[in-house]
Amino acid sequence: MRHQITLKFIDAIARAGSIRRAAEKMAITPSALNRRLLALEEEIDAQLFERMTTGVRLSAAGELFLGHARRQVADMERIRSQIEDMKGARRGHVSFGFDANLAMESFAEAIGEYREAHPDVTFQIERIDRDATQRHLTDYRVDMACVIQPEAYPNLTTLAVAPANVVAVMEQSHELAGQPSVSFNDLLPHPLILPPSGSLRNLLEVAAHRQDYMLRPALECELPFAGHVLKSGKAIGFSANTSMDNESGLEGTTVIPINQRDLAKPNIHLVQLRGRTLSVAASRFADRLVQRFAQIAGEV
Amino acid sequence: MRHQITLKFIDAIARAGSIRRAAEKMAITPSALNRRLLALEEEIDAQLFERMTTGVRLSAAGELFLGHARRQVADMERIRSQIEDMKGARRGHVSFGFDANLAMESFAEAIGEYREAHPDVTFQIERIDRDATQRHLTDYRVDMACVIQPEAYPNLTTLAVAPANVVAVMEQSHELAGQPSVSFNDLLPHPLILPPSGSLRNLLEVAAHRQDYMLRPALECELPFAGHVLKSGKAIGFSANTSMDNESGLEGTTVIPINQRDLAKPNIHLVQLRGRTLSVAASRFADRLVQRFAQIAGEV
DNA sequence: CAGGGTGTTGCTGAAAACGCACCACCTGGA
DNA sequence: TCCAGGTGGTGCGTTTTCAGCAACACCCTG
Repeated sequence: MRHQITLKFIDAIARAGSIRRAAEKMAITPSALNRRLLALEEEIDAQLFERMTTGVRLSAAGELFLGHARRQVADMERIRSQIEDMKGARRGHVSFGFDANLAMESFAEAIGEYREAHPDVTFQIERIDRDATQRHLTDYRVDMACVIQPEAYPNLTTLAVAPANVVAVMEQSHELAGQPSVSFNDLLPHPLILPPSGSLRNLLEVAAHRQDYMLRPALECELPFAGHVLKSGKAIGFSANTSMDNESGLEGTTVIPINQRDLAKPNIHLVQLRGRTLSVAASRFADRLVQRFAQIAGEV
Repeated sequence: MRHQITLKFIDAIARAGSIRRAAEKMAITPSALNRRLLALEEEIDAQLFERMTTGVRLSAAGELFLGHARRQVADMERIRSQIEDMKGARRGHVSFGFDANLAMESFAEAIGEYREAHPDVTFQIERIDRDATQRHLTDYRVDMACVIQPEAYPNLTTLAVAPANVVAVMEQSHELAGQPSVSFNDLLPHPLILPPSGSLRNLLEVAAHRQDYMLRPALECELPFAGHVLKSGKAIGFSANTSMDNESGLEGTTVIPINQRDLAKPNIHLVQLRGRTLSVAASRFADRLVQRFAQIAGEV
């Protein structure tokens, strides 16, 4: 949208923390961007950013204005979507946050299904950790997010909940591979790839603690980034899957369910910003996901 | 605000119902305004106004966009106000809708009091009839409104309620003038100035019906517009006052309370758009009014 | 004491917006 | 029937705004 380009520029500056970096991202000259900012600040009669030698930082007034800017951009996006929808063209865009420790096979299937019905709807998926969830939602960076046991924030709301299983992920030639299921105890002697602090990590820590075992991760990172280590060594990673997922998403690896009595079953939440009215495409896709969540919950 | 001038232009076109009239109001050439509109329509890829030979009319897409535009302008206003407030400068603007059949002496006093404390806050008062209340609030034309017994709309919310009295207004030389109070029956033989359909009218109609009397207005209009008739003839008008008001607001006229048992006491409501966050100035002024309402209600 | 990072500013040319005059069209009334 | 007054739309010359370039002053880091 041309008529609110300034708002997007401000948003970019705030995200980049520097006029020059924001200018590069927005394909514009730093001087031009700077002048827009100065003009806006004069118009509002308040400094939106503190100037520091290393870049800029939002001032209190800037925080307020940035909130306004993001609301307006999101609202415009929604209006556009509604108008497109009214014209019969089922176009639109859905941006989604997805827990990095959650297998997305079933989710990808849902997207595929939806895109088959509405080919002109585009998707954007960001793999996020639990802490980023709240930030990205309140920043209007993603429309909604799928996370494991999110913390309860007052400005977020849960649309649907489904139970998940924690599974062990390992190389196909691993000595444990091929077993129908393993106990959590069996896994402990192997080198472990643990997710950073978050819901899944908590679950594993609690289970280990119950066995009086101190977890010593060989590698600490989200599973998708651990591909090399997983495949080269004898390491074991962990992932949360819905009952419909059977794969880890990593080539050459296999997935084995962990005995349920050892590990509590986490819940997966579909969350969005409370009170936000989503675009037509996003809200319809959300409806589908809610159905799917209910279906998963029903199977258990 | 320069950066959302286009939105204000669109709003002006919608209100004026014609590009030329809107252009005049906005101090711009019709051609320039027309071009802005065309450019915006192309950007959105939808026609916002239907072109008719007598002017323009909002299309469905235009309704959507206009809502967005008004929200955005109002939100910007609020942000500005908050920033001003943060800087310690107690500036701001309050736009108020006020029932045309309601005496505003006490209200004007409240404004004066507030402006004494915050001289840089400006006020704008629109006298509105009951039907316009909902429209003006949802259009973001006024921040809040003071009306007699408003209809309950789902998107409006009442901040405070206070009881009022219905009084008779007449020329100072009128034969009834000087009496401490009159009964509704005593008024009926005189030529009556009745407000258009609305809460006050309803009240009078009901009272008349109870006496098996059919009201025949000599003049039907809001009291402030009936000045000439009121002063020249023997006519009697009606107004609703809070217990703190003693005047009609019209020079050379006097106010006489009507016996309470004849006429139900109407309530005055302070209403605003549900869910809307007002500017700092407006919300502080609203707080004061709520106090004042409570005070009035307490006295009775 | 360089070197690379930051925000800022004169200057210039291009692009966008504007105002004017004019067109085509419809409506209402003499 | 025709004309006056209203509407939205458009070509064109002018004005204003804006972007890009280059350079400056500043600060931190190595």
